[in-house]
Order: sequence, then C-alpha cells, then structure tokens
Amino acid sequence: MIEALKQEIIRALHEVILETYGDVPVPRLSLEPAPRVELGDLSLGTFPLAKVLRRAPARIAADLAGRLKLDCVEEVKATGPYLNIRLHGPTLFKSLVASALHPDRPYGLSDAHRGQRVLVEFSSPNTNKPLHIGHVRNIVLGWSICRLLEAVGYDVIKACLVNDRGIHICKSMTAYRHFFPGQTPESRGQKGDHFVGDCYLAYGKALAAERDALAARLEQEGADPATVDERLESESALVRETRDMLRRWEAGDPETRELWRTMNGWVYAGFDETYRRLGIRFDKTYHESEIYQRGREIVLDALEKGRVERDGDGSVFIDLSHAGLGHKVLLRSDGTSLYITQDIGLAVQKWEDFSPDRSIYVIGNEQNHQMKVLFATLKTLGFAWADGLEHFSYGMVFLPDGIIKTREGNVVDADDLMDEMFTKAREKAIETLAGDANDWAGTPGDTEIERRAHIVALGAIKHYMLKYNPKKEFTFFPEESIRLTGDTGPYVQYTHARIRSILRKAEAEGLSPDQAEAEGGYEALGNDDEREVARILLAFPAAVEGAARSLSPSMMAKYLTELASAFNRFYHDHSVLHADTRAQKAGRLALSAATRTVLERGLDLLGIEAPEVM
RNA sequence: GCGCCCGUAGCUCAGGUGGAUAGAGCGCUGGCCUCCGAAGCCAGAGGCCGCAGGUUCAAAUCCUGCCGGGCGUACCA
Repeated sequence: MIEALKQEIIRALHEVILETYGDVPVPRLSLEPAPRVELGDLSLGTFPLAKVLRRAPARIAADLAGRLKLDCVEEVKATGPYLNIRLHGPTLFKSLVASALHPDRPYGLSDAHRGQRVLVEFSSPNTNKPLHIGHVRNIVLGWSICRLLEAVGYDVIKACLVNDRGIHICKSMTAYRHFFPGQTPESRGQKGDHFVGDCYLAYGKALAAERDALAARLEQEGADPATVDERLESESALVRETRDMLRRWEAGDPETRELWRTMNGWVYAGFDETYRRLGIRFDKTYHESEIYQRGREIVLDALEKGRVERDGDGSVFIDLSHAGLGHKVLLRSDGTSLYITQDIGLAVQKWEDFSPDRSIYVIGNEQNHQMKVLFATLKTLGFAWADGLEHFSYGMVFLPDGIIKTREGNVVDADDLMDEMFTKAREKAIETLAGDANDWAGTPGDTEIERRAHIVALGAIKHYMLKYNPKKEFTFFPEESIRLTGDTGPYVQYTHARIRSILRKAEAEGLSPDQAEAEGGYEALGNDDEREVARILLAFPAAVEGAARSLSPSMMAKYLTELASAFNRFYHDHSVLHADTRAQKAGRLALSAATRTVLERGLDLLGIEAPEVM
C-alpha cells in the first residue's frame, strides 16, 4: 500500500539522519508530492532539519541524498534545499493502484476523527421567499464540508434552521390577504415558495407606493422629507396590519395560525423540491417557531442567577466587555425576544439533542460580529460547550450589477438557475448523441438524456460555487456559471465518463484492471505523463486531509481539476486500448481505473455526481 | 470614526502555517478529430503580485503606514 511505502521512506530517512549527524532530535518529517515530475515523485524540504542541525538546508539535502538507499527508491537527488525522491516505478504504480482500488479501505478517506461528532447547520432559509443563488452557495458549501468531515471520520449531523416566524412571513401573509385572496399555488400553477415570494414582493411594492404618496404629501405640506420613513412606520395601514398579524400570531390566534401554517406548507413543498434537485437532505430540521421561547426562558433563568442584568427601562442585557464586545440586549424592554434570543435557545437545543464535539454554523460573513456576540454570550452564560462552536464564514454573493436585494426581487432564483443550466446541458447531450464515435449503449430515450443532463447541470453549478475560496465574496456571472468547458464541473465529469468508456471497452475485450500485475503491467508504465498522473494520485489523501482540516472545498475542486488535466494529457498522447503491448495495456488500464475512483470520490466530496456517460 | 475582510495577467481566480523558474480558466492568436468520446489536447502573446517602508539567508505570503474596495458596528431579521 502506498501509505506503507511512504512510512518506510520516512523511517529510512530518520535512520540516515541519525547516522549522519549523530543523536539529534529529529523533527517530524513530511514527504510532499514533488512540484514537477522531472524532479521526482516525493519531496522533503530540509528547512525544519536545518533549524535543528544548524546547517545550510542545501548541505543537508546533499548529505542525505548520497546515503538514502532503499529498494523502492530509484533515485534520490538534492536540488537546492530539497531532497527529491523518485520511486521505483513498478513499486509506485502497483501500490498506488492497489490502494486506490482497495475494496475495503477507501483510498484517501481516514478515520482520524472516529468517534467525534460534528453538527453542521446550513441553508437556514426564511419562509417568505424562494431560495436564490446566495442560499445555493451556502447549501453547496455546507454539504461539501459535511462530506469532507465525514471523509476524515467524523460523525456528521446535517442540520437546518428554518426561520418560519417573524415579521417577514407576516408581510407575505398580509399581502396574500390583500392581493391574492383565495389563491393557491395550484390555482396559479406555481411552486409554493415562488407564490409566497410573489406575495412578499407585492408587499414591498405596495409599501413603496404608499411611501411615494406620503412623500408627495409631505412635500406639499412643507414637512421635512427626511421623516418619511418614520411617518410611514406609524401611519401606514399596511405596516399596522402586519404588526397586528405578528401580535395575533404570538397570541396563538387560530385564524392567523391557520394562514401561517398553510403558507409555510406551500413554502416547504417548494423548498423540498429545490433540495431534491440539489441532492441535499438534512438529518434534523429546526423551526424557529418551536424553539424561540426556549431562549427567553434561558435568559430569564440567567437573570435569576445574576449572570445577566436588567436595565432601568426593563430590558435585559449581558455585559460582554471582558470580550471587548460591550453590552448586548437579550430581551427588549417590552419583554419580547430578539433574534439572538432564539439563537441562544437553538444552541442549547442542539447541545441537548446531539452534544457534538464541534458545532459549525455556515453563515455569511455579514454576520461575523453577531456570531462573535452569540458565542461570547453563551460562554458567559456558563455553557462550557460553547468552546466547540465555530462560525464558517463565507463571502456574500454579488451580481454583476451589485448586491442581491431580495426585497426588490433583484435575485437569481435557484430553480431558474437549475432550469437554465439543465436546458443547456440537455442540448449539449443531444448534440453529443448525434455525433459519431461514442459507445452509448443503445438509443437513450428522453428520460435517460434528462437524467444525464441533470447530473451535468448540477455538477456545473456546484463546482462554480465551490471552486472559489469560500472566505471571499464572489460575483455571480450568469454566463460563467453555465459554462461546460475549462475549469468546470463538467470538465472533471467528462474525464470520468471518458475513463468509464475505456473501461467498458476493455471489459468487452475481456480485460480488467486487476490483471495488471499478472500481465506485468506495472513494469510497462513509467513515461512522464504516467508518472505525472501517479504523482497527483499520490497527493489525494493529503488533499482530503487538508481540505477537511481547513474546511475548504475549493482545495478539493482545485485538486480534481489538476488530476483530470493530467489524465487528459496522458491519454491524449498514450492510447490505453491501442497500446503497443498487452502489458502496457494492462498497466494503463489499471492507472486509469485508479484515477477514476479518485475522481469519483473527490467529486462526491463536493456533492457532485460522477456520470458513467455524458 | 472604530472593527473584520480583500487588492496577483484584459476578465474571474489559485498560490496550506515565508522557501525550488509566480500558476489556471476565460478571452485573444495559431495548430490537432481516417487515431480509446474535440464537454478534449498542444503552442503563443499577456504580470514593478495596489503603493511605500521594514523584518529575514529567503516575502505575493509576516509587520507598519498610505491608497482603493467590501461588510459590519440595532431593544432589525
């Protein structure tokens, strides 16, 4: 196995160091993939050694290069401060393929965190409008970090919080009564979440009209125009009605609750459909309406215990000045709760439900400060587990003409995006099918074409959302998001499908990857393109570990593009099935099969499907 | 004002805890389908890594200042 091989080399290096420099404290040695094939397969930077030995790095590399001798090592070269190791070809390919194709121990996955539990909260939509690309980035990131954490052994709970109560849904409800009475998603032939979203937009539009009228009146009366919003708040019938709606909801008014349940039900049906298309599911869904009272009780309890204080006006606040965060109000002077109040309740609820070692919030960086305040509050309230809370902060999604404004409907809707991408992928699939030179089994019917188009469409969208550093905000360019060529999901998927195609053809010839050893295939491998593929395959476990540790799907996306690119170069220049000898054929087939499993596994860590054909 | 984040090729971005000639995609120019699927491959042009100092044997990477952008700084959600 490849890991054993690396360990063997590290052990040998260790010995050589002791032989050469006497009894010195040797730092942990880590072998990294060499940056370029010409240099070798693995590299050891001698900088840490230089520190301990107080010798020039280049000198150390030269000393060690002359002494390291192992059967599995073909050549050791010192290049400046680096020790570059070229492995014995057949040994390298053989152990690599054996690792990659091992049926019981999935290559690249580890159980380093076996027995540890992590809860990841993501998506967390409001129920007054459909999901847009901002949510999609959140969802796709959340899903991928879950997969990455699972890949290193964590027991992962995928959780979602639905903000199903509050003033926002009351706005949609108010607008529904006024402008869409008696209508339903069915009567309108519309997804439920889209219908409720239209209600919300209608509310915004009606309010804007009232505002314009009021502004005109104020101007006529010669009043200060700066007071428009203030006056609107107090004079608008619509605003009054909405606030009244919220009050009645809290009081449990049956009619209000009934409308709320109905409209939320429409939204959930719509969300479920969108999640289904995205291939997302949650282990646990929390509803704000079910836990918001919980936070209130916790705060009142803390008040009794003297951990928080009551201000002169009746509001309850916590002093976080020890954390440099000043005071934070936790209950309004009228006794009602704030957003942070339910956040406290939710945090406690999550702990009681799952007691996770880590609890990750996938939330935009606009809430960095609020998250800091929440964590500090929980810590100050005496919850020791608050140390395990993490904010996975990602950058906002912008549109080419600025930030997303849901209130104005300036959004790219998640469903629309998937529709558009699907249409494009479908056209491409039909075009490919019409061409010659492919081995599509039989004549795929419409449903089969659509199944493939769906896989590619989602691959494109997810990869586009994941390939950028999550910390940075990114601008969503519609043309780029639906691209099928270049550094995209379909590029990696295509490579996978091509390998599948080769494997199918080989199978038809009675050839399978596991014949490589018997056929002497590993001895037949070794050109630069093959070694380049091997060099990258070698780096997969480290890529998974690194991406999981830094919660960085973009690292994995980058890795997969590199692997796919190296493989494309390889099989473009070296035919697998038309190789010169049977041994070469068998060796290349095995290398291809190994690449395929890594591509599939890597794509899975991004939440992307690896298609058999495209 | 204060806090956090960002500024790398025409455009969009990579460049884990400083280290081997600064990379990729798109776009542009020019090649490759009697050859395992051209959603592919190859070549070329294109960069005072925002500016100025500093630390270091070594800085795109660390420190300071400045310039330019983003997001926060609610008894909103």
